[in-house]
Parts: sequence; structure tokens; C-alpha cells
Amino acid sequence: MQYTPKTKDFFLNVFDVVRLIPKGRVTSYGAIANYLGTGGSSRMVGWAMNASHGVKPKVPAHRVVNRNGMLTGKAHFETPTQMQALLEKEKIKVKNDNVVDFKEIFWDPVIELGY
DNA sequence: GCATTGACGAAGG
DNA sequence: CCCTTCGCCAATG
Repeated sequence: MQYTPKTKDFFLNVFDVVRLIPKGRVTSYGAIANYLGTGGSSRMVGWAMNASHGVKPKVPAHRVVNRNGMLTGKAHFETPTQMQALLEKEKIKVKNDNVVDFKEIFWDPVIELGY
């Protein structure tokens, strides 16, 4: 998985934002895409996460879920249970692949970091 | 170079 | 309320 010069910046931006997510908070792919101004390209955010493995400093990809608060990306971790384990370690409750009180701990970069 | 595939999301039936 | 379609765009076959 090697990225082209064009997508490189986008990828790095995504990593950057994800690393800013406070402990015990989560955000969505769409929120990140929106913050980066790439609006509907939420898929690219997910794609960026795909490339986030082995990146330094480490990217807390487990704090990024889909708009429903569902752990759709758990299959891409070392083990399918890794994502949930990391979340619960940060006091984030996960029930049936879903973040409990997702709406409460949701962290929107556009709101938290400003425009 | 066209077709398929996503860690997505909104809209329509 | 569940399922399908469509828009998004890079990567892959």
C-alpha cells in the first residue's frame, strides 16, 4: 500500500486529526472528511486508516467509527477484539460492536478545533 | 482502460 | 424500518 503524492497529504491530514482525538472520545469518518473539506469523500478516510498500520507516531484508529458509532473497522486490527479492547481501556463502553453513549462522547473536529 | 471494491454516508423505496 | 441505490474517489484486477 503506497500512496501517490496526491493522496499523501490527505492521508497525513487524516492521521493528524485522528491523533488529536482526546482519550475517551470518538469521532466518525465523515466528520474527519468534513473537517478536511473533502466532504463526501468519507470513504477515503477509511482508506487512509487502512494505511495507518505501522505509522509513527501511532494512530488511534480505534477512536474512529462510522456515523452510527459502530466498530466497522475492527476487522482490520490485529485481532477483531483489539479495537473494542482499546476502547474499553479508555472507559469507552462497547456493546454489540456499538459505542455506548456515542452521541455523548462524539468528538467533532470541526466543532472542537474550529473551522 | 473499464469494472469492482471498500474502515462511509445520505437519500429513496 | 430494512434494503437498495447512488455519490464519493483511490486502489486493484
